Amino acid sequence: MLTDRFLINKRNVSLSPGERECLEAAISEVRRVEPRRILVKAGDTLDHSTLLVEGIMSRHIDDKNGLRQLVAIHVPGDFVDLHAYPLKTLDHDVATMTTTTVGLVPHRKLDDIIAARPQLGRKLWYATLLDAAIHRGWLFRLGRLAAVGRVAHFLCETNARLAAVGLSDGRQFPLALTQADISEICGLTPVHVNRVMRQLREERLCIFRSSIVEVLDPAGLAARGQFDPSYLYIDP
Amino acid sequence: MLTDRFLINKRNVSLSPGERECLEAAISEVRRVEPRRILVKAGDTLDHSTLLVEGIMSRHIDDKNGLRQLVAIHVPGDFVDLHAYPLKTLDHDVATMTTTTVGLVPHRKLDDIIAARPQLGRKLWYATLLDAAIHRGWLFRLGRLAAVGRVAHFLCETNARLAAVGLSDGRQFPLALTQADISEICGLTPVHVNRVMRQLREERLCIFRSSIVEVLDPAGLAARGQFDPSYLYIDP
DNA sequence: CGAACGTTTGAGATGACTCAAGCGTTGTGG
DNA sequence: CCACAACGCTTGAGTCATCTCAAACGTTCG
Repeated sequence: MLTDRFLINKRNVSLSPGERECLEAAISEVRRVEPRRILVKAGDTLDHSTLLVEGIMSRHIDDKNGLRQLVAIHVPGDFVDLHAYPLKTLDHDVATMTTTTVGLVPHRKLDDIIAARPQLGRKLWYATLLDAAIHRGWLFRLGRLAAVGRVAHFLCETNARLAAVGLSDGRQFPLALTQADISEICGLTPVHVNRVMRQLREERLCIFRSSIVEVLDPAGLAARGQFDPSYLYIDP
Repeated sequence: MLTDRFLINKRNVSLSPGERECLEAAISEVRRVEPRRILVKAGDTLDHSTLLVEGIMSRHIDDKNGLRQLVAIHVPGDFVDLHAYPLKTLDHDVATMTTTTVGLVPHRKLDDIIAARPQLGRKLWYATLLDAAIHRGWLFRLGRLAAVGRVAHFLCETNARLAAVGLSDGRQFPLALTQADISEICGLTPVHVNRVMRQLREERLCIFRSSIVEVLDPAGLAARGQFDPSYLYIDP
């Protein structure tokens, strides 16, 4: 099912089969999207939200020179812009990074869900708060860590998130991002990300090559990035 | 009333007098708190949330050396840790920066509100999403701006937020923070914040002295910090 | 008056940036 | 099938922003 990965392995919540069924039924359309497409521009008024089924998506804010700061990346199972449901309009763009499959959920159907199943409504609220918790993880990364730490922290986070939805074995996972993408995530220049990657390689912590991340030393990488996964609220 | 400033002047929402009354009644206790007290430690399980009535509060994450990254500051009217209601446990600490007055709202009473008034429940959800939007503003600040821009951006944001709750006239406002506090917000060293403040002063943009921020050139300061207030969702 | 705290300034070190060029791989059209 | 264009990765050299360490100064409070 398209919603199989939504809120899977998350602490304090699980969807009942009926709830998952109900959410599945709320998907009005499934769409295949090319890489590097902007799906939502900041300020757009939305009448639907996007469930990511396959691929990687991002959310970003442009600076005055058109350079981007990514504020989130999304993995399968994430309800990418569920916050658009209460907010109506977004403060950032939403884009695909790879080829993706998305499910569109009209806000009208979310109204019905919330009215009929307040418990499920609570879980949707919870999902948007997990998103905010990840924002805080990113704030820590940008505010307190130097370049190598930032990249290490990001790779640990992504490993943990993908593992939670069954897309990493904890040691190795596909990640179709460029070094330039990582620079927009970590607030660095692409050139410097390259040097950081070399350093992680030379320290035998992690190798990122041809869209594969290979974590040689999980504990060492986590230490390098001061990574503590509790903010991800993944089930123990 | 204690809740007078909650969700005031926010886009797309306003509380009816009945709803405000209802929220007011949910406050089980009002407490005066000293400056620099930690109210919640990361990992604590909470059975209540905190409405900030007066003063400034913060939320932060510690690094391995005990240095802090602030992930939020809060002004009167903010429901500081409302996200603890669905999340149950937090990924960061919550503390006072100045002497504050807070109202405590037991989660049990929020259960009642949500059952009895789903509309008000929706607005509480909305409030937590405004919080996440501010996180994104901070991510942009830390990821894309250099030191002077970061501080300018922060001062613009704080001016706008305080103005929205009637605590700034847009030109001047009290802000009882130290330069060290601002360094923990902007991901800089205290020494460098000092130099940045001097620069903002010398450029005739803004003066921060004895806990008063005086914005000499609002447009110039906003330009310096690439500040676009739309992420604050303040009513036009 | 002295202690505590926050602010200010200086000098030197360093991490990250900029600019520039070269390299490797992939895909495409002649 | 080869040439080459496009793209992403890599490396070098020099610059600049920010950090570190250190000390002095001002204010507040006991």
